[in-house]
Amino acid sequence: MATTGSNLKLIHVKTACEACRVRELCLPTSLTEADISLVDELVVRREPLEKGDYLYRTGDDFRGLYAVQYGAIKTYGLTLQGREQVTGFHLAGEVLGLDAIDQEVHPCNAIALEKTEVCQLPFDKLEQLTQSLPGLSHNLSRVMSREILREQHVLMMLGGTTAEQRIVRFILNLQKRMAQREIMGHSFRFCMSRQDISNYLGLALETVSRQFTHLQEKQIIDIQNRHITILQPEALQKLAD
Amino acid sequence: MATTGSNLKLIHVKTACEACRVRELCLPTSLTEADISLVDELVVRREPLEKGDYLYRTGDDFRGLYAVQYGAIKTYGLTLQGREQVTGFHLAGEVLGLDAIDQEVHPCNAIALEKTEVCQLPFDKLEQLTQSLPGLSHNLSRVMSREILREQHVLMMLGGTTAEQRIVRFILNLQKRMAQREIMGHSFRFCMSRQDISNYLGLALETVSRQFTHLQEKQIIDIQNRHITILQPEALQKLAD
DNA sequence: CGACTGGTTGATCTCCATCAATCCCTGTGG
DNA sequence: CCACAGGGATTGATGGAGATCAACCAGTCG
Repeated sequence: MATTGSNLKLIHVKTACEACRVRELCLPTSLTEADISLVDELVVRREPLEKGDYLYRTGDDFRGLYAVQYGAIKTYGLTLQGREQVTGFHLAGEVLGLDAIDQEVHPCNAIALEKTEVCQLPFDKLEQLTQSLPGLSHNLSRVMSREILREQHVLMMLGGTTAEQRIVRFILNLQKRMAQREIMGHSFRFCMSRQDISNYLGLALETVSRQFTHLQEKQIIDIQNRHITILQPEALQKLAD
Repeated sequence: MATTGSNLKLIHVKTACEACRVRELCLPTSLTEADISLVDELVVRREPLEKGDYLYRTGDDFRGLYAVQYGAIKTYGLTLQGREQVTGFHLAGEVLGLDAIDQEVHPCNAIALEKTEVCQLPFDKLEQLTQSLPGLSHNLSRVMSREILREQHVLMMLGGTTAEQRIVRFILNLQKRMAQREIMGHSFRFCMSRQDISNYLGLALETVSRQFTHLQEKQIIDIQNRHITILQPEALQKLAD
């Protein structure tokens, strides 16, 4: 078990919102300490999910939103004929389950790509709390708005027709999101398989692999298994469109 | 239930929410009459947009949400190099502008595809009102959730690799949305050009045209200009995946 | 150690983008 | 009313990007 990163001083006590590393990306952004503790009270924390564990499945009753503390979750739906379609990758600080509010049923599957811990936010209680905390209400709207925007960016990413563009944009997108979390800028680890990437981007998995090696040959990136280092950020940016 | 024949008289005075034909798809779903009139008070109604008029442009300040009363709006963004990417088509009863809540700036352009009338819902006032109307607050969440779900379906639509699948899913998607509005089931009019469709689906416009004629030759649909009739719904459904 | 999953590389074929010509609606003005 | 212009849509011919099939390699785990 590659215990590579030595900077993870694991916190074994249950993390309160107040002490959460990704708080600023999550729901309780810019609330007072008192208000945060109100949110904190309704949060349900569970045992970490192991790789391959499902957070929820298509058709499950909607119990609440989930905020990723650390780890990564993949969401995917099934087409009528049973083909899998990956709809998103959710990293630390991102909220998922927003797509279930309307119908009160989860429309997709959510599975952990690695060891992952999430906070469950029971939605009915959350809504009650928004009645007394306008700031929270606004934050909820913002989180949902951000999710809508995120999906639009995915559309933009898929729009550019060539495989290279898609791959490059995907790398850049992921890099940006990783950078918001860890300090390290141009080197990170993929939490998803080539399979998942290819499915997400609408490409064959071989194409994904080839594009990676292509970029590697051009000395723009360096890839070892799932670890990527961006050697020439500007060059990569230029390829994006 | 469905609107009865006696309700069909056109209302030429500015339409109040209460009398709006697409109310059930919009924000004031399942509110009491009294509550609806509160929402109604904050709605700003304007002159109709003509085809080609912009509702807002990228970078415009976020003033509020917009609900389409009738007509159709196309939203699109620009990539870094200036390529247009269509991100959505918004029909009567659909709310747009949700993507601007977080940053308080519109991230895309919204242009009318035909004569279109919208209600403007100033967001700050709307948020104030949600504090006293929990039902409205919930509806807002639901509308946003629905939008997230809608975009996921687009991803699913684009996922299937072949051009035929994309076209077919697009037709079915549009048909479903039209059916929610008008009674007529399998015959409707496209509000967008082939250009727009191709851009949206990530295909060449010639491919779109060819696929349409293909389906026409197979007697599955009938297309005259922008008017389409689905002759064999089951066959079409089967092609979707 | 073999079995297995995930990833890379190679060869071939097909679908679709691209370029180009033509057609057809729509509206405008003589 | 017709002619004409111009954008939108169709159709045809061609080349190439990427899907597919298949073999091979590298970690990982029981």
